[in-house]
Amino acid sequence: MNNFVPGQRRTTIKDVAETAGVGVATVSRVLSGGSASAETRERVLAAAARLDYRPSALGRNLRQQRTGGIGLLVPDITDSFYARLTDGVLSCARSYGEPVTLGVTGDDPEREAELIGTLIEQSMDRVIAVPSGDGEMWAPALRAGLNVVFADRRVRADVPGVVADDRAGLRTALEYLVGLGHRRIAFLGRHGQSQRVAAFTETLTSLGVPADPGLVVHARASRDSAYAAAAGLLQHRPDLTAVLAGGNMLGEAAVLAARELDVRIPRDLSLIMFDDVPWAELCSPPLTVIAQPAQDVGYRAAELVLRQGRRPRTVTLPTELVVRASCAPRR
Amino acid sequence: MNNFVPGQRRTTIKDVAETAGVGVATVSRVLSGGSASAETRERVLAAAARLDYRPSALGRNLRQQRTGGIGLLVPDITDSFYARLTDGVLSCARSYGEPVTLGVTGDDPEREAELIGTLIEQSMDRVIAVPSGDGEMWAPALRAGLNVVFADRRVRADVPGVVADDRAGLRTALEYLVGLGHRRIAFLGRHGQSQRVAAFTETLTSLGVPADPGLVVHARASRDSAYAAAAGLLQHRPDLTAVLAGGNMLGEAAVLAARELDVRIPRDLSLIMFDDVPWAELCSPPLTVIAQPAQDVGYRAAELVLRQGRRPRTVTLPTELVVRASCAPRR
DNA sequence: AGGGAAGGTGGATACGTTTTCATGAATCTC
DNA sequence: GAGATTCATGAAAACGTATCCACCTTCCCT
Repeated sequence: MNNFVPGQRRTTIKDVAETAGVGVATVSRVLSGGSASAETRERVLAAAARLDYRPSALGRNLRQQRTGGIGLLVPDITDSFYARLTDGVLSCARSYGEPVTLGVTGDDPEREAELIGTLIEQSMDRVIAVPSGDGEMWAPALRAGLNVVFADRRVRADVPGVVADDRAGLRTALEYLVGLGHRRIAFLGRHGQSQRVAAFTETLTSLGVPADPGLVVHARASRDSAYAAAAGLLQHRPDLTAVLAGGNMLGEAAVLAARELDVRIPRDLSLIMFDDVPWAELCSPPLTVIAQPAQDVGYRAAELVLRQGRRPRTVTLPTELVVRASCAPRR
Repeated sequence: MNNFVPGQRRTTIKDVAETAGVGVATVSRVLSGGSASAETRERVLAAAARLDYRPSALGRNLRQQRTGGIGLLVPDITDSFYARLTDGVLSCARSYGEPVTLGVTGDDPEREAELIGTLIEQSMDRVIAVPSGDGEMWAPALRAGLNVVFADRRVRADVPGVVADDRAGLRTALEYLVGLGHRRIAFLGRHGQSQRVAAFTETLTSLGVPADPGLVVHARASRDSAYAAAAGLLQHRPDLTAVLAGGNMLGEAAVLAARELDVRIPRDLSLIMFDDVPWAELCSPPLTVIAQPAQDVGYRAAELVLRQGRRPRTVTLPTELVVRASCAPRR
């Protein structure tokens, strides 16, 4: 059975060639900016316009053995930070006319591996990822010639990355807290933030405050998990006087848990949150935060992955401590 | 010049066929679930596993004249509502193993058209869109055989859609406000929400409150635009006593503008916001909202577009009024 | 004027897959 | 037992493009 519908068939490069009275090779050359005589170029362009011709990405991709566009892997698109990062990637990709394929890993290495597989299957050759698993997981992808750029976190030294300067932000925040007299400061982090945790303990000791491993807690990339971690921390360690939340979901969870347990911010507990979000100002009390340039991280990562040329090892973007009203001197 | 690298070449169906000692057609059949003798099937599967073969989506797509996967067009991924919607789409798509290509329209019909063009170029045949332009814009896409499902808004009757039951939520909210004695109720909406606006005025008159066109204001899909609209409304119409914000960004803007202008919520102004977001509870005061099942909208839309079978015209999901503390009786 | 360089042009090929079609073997039917 | 039917199988075609290569024209230089 042949369900051919007259108007349905896609106009191909062959149609354009016929209409213009030239060979398909010439059409291809003209359209991809190759050399051609002025007269020929004009004829081809006219024909293409008249037939409303759009080259099929399918044919091109197969021929070139690669899919254009870029793959983007984030832990959770619902998290404002990653949403903004995604927005940055999209805005850069748009200026190159490249489509972006989005995948959500949920901070689960297994899902991440699965998604990488899908990308390879699609012959995507450019990927921006907020890695969840360890570096080893990316070995097959790199061997397959995948062009990878990490964002927000780095798990391999041989892959370029764009990150916010956590370390500096963290130091500013801790100096601020210690300056207010706090000593028992907890870190509420996500899995996969081992670097941030390390920076936390190091900085703390360098400020003369002994690190207490019991004050470092981790949550998975979900609201429930974040709340459980925050509530657990507050209940088991009533002695702590300040909390550093490693993300806006964690911060939200901390505020919620504190209210639930009738812990008053900032009177009983000082709180600083990684990542500035619009509602931090609306919150009661307004939250002091370490602002991160999420959008820029995404944009720069996209630039890095799209401009194949020279590849710097790593880009570090500045963070900023925004003081609002969620911290007070230790009582 | 031939930059052939031995280990680099992708293993193709041909390699598998050779290894298994069968023809490529047989391999293809086995892998896509066609009929084959048990012994052959086993040999092929073994060979495929041993070579770590993954069929190239490129070849398949070209052959089948369609790209798998689904395109998703949202106004703004930074908006929690659309982020959750996207999450729903992704979670459904994942269970089908289909990649999702994301585009951001910024509520700009021109950009929307551009993105549709990109999708057609990629031969994407399945699209979920929160439409920004008018229905006409989709005519070429539909003619090209694109399988479209609208989400959150509908602009064509001949395209299936998944929407939240704005009308009901709106009625409940307005009944609540009118019950509190409010008469001068403003609507702070986005462009592209003409239906919601219509429902607003209709419902209002049906409740015996005369509609005032001056109390309906629109903003674009950006934080700045939202703030400008909210501030403008509050300044020009000091007589209003309640505001219905048509999205969480608008709600945020309203709270901010009110603070700026020293308008107290809920004493001077009652506020109800479309779409429940985590921070609505953290806000001061906690915001009364019309909760929308954003994630479900996305999930159902994905189901609709992936299951080609029977296609219901429209799916309407329930909304819910969540009363918190941002509304008070009119003074 | 003749030889060579340079550049425009089109035919042919390859990319990896699915699907059609023909072939041959095996089983079933009367 | 002969014809009909089913079934597994592989060769070949097609999808739309970019690129290699050979050809042809034109122009320049000696």
